[in-house]
Amino acid sequence: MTAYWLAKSEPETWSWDDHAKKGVEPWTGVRNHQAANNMKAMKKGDRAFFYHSNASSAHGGRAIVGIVEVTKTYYPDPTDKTGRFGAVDFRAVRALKSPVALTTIKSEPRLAHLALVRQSRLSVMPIDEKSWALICKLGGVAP
DNA sequence: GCCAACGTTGGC
DNA sequence: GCCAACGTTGGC
Repeated sequence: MTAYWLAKSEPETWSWDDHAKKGVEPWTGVRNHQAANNMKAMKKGDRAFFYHSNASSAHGGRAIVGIVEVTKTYYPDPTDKTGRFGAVDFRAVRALKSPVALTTIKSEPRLAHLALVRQSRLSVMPIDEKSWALICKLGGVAP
């Protein structure tokens, strides 16, 4: 059973283009237990949306821009000196044909329940299958 | 640049 | 163990 997720990154720090160029890259720097617990629950082959947070219009604004796949499950984050938090590895799968903006998600009643809308500070969150399919459709790609 | 939400820290 | 102060995230 594949599960679905959403992970945020500030494009000024790490953008979708950076990830697509790199291929596989560790997802480090999460310092929130709720987000870390979500990463802990990820299995190999799970999919996640790559979301640009805090993005200026130069980067296309706040939007879901791509899809990644879990290639390595939760392990201690080498960038965390306290040893409390972990990381996973993501492989870039594909870019959305058209990015799905936060404003679009907020204006879609079927997506109003997403943590992306309700809990703006959470950086890694689960996405239910129906929402995954709908966002893929809005983004112009197959689920 | 501002500020709401919310997590963390430290005094008691 | 409570809670005020403070720091950070991220939308606007």
